[in-house]
Amino acid sequence: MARLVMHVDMDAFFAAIEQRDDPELLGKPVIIGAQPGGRGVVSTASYEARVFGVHSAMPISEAHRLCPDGIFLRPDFRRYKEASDGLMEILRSISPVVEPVGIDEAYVDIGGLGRLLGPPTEIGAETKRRVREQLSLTASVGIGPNRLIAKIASDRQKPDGLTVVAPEQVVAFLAPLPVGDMRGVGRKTVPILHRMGIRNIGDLQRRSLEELQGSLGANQARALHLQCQGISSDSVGHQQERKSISKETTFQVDERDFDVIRETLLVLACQVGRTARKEGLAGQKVTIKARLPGFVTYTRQRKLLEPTLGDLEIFRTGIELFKAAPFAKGPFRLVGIGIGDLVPESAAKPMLMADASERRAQRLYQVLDTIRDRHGEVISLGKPGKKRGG
DNA sequence: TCTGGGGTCCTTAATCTA
DNA sequence: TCTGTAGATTAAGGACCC
Repeated sequence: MARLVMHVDMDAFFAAIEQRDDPELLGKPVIIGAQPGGRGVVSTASYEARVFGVHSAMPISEAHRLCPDGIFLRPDFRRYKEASDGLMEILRSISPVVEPVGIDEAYVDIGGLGRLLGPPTEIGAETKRRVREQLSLTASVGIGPNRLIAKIASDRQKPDGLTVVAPEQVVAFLAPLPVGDMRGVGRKTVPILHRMGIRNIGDLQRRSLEELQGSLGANQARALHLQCQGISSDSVGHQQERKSISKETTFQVDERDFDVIRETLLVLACQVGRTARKEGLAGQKVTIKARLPGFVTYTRQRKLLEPTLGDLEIFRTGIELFKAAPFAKGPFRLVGIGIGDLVPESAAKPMLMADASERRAQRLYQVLDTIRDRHGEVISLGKPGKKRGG
């Protein structure tokens, strides 16, 4: 049976939810992300804001300059997650094989659903109809013979689009698109391809693998060579298994005080540990991250003798890595900590799991208040239903 | 000039071991 | 014991994605 994949991508997801839930925002430029004046970037911009040139990942200061009358909101992930759950439920009502990618998009295997739901165009239209009726949101849908084509197709007509690409149309469909539309071709690779005279995917289709290998790594050359012909063997699976858990935070002002760094790292380590315990995972590797003024970023990692999900173990390893690094003196723009090489928590020593005691939690909230006193709202432990200061 | 947070995957270098 | 080598593993950084 021919493979048929649908990619569903919500339009300006965070901004659309804000506009849906507050009619005052309808038709206005809504920008989700950091607050103007602080450090941060745009997470999502409504289509009204995009008219001003505002887009995702743009520094918030620039967004404010381009769109001074925009409505700047902090993201509310709890509500976005609710809408996301609703979306996945709709998709699972259409096909049992749904692979979520992030919060606002998913691949759906619709091969073999023809008899039940009609041709691809009708399946796509039905999906969009259910999203609109049940969530009051719009989605853009792409359908093709594999994930690669479905993904590029969903991006062709945004917002609220539906693009279906038949197998025999794939090469011609890709040819006029800019090379930057391909997966794995970003800020660094585009100029390399441009220097080779390759501007659209059609240019790439006419080059040999050997030519590409001259300017790119062997793996990337091979991947692009297949991709430009629309060849992709990856099938729609279920949710990918998590490979790492990390937490990081950017200071509003570069931080020199190592006590603050240590305290921040402790809070972040506890957040990592809590996520690990919630998901029943333990890490065999601890990684720290430091970003210094000038945006230079360093990481250091250490393989542990035993997997851990204990806050203290993660923190202790992290602080040792920090102290041993040549950048230990700071100042720091960002610090982060995480665990990797994840294994089921049953593989961790039980004694390490006792870290999250109530006494430790009390101590943590004290630490957090100290940090808040000195730096304002740096990070939140997300303590539900209780005023801070406890 | 400014550039968040949370991820994955790839490349390369260093280190260990046979 | 010394040297060279090849392969595996670990560590660090970079590119990319949402």
